Amino acid sequence: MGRWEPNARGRLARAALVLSAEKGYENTTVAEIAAVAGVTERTFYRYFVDKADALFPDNTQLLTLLATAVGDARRAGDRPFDAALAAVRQLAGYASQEPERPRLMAQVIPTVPALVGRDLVRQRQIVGAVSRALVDDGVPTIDAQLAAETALGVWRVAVTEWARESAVGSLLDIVNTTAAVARAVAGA
Amino acid sequence: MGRWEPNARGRLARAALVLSAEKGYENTTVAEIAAVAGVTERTFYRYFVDKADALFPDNTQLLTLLATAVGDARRAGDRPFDAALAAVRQLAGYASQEPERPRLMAQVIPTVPALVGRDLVRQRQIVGAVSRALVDDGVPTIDAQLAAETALGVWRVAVTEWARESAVGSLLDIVNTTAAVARAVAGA
DNA sequence: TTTCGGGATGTCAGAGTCTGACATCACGCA
DNA sequence: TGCGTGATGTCAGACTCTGACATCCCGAAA
Repeated sequence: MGRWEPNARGRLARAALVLSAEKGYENTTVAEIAAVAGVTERTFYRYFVDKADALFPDNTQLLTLLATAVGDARRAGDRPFDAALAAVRQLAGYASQEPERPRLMAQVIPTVPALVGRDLVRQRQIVGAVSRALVDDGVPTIDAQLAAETALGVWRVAVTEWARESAVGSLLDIVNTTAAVARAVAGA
Repeated sequence: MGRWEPNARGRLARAALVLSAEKGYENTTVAEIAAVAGVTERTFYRYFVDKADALFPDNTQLLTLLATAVGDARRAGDRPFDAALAAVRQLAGYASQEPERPRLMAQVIPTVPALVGRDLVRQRQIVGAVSRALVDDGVPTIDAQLAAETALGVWRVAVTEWARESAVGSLLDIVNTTAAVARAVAGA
């Protein structure tokens, strides 16, 4: 720690998200974000490569978490799709640690094409990690990819539903409900 | 037409692609693109909302073309996945009209994260159009989405292969080969 | 206790992206 | 001949992002 307030990165990320939700991503300048966080615009760019980066925090830790969840589920006897859903539940738990974030994200992202693209890239990383974990466990590649892709579809639908103000229940509940629906539909 | 050379938009798009392939997207300035096209930087922004937009031409015509291809295939008795593949072949024919474009695109896009995201958005539009066309033809939603998603996967693999200099044969041939492989793998 | 290196931040300058406002020019129609 | 219109040019400016250099304080070493 230095002589400054610690966790500048966290304050910047939080300020970026709150301001973007309040007045729109494109109406929020990096200078404002930095000011709210109590640092300089230049310092912002020492923590994030660009403005959008502040909204999409580092993923690597989450990705290994998901891979572990898949491995555990497989060892417990889950079939591929169930194991992929275990990863999605892990995702829900992860998101619930800080419930405001995903809700605000779901509110901000659709309004800015560039953020939509960035989110798609991030989702592909997740699909890739889950799929790879399944393959590492002996699941055929195609099955693994389909399982991961479908599970991520469940996640997308669940988060969308959960982000609606009218939605009731925890994110985990909604994920479970959505997964059940997906299973029923796919089973037909 | 005015007193200027016609088709400023086309010249701008071409210049953007050629320059980006030559010296990299990020090393190419809008001012350069405009200069090569013989117009002003300001005029560039009258045709494209941003720099990346010049590399991703308007889609709507293509999307209806694909939907039509799906409908025709369905009327000819094709099953959903085959109909989706018909759309991909249409895509191949479309791309072959100007063979240099997709090749250069495949060379430029991976080098710039923002372009990757943009390309994913565009692919989702295609998946959506194909999927919707199938649904309109009575295919259950899940089946339609899976068919469209898988067919687009074939397209991605095929274009990647085709973009490699060592690749031989027409794009359409490669698509057919790739589709056969996908079918064999998925059939196991 | 003093000194000094280093990590985090600030300051400054500048290139590049994108936008708004207004001027200009030639073509076609009245 | 004159005028309206659409495409383009010109100009100014806000914002994003980066490189170079200065500054400051903490902690280790003398």
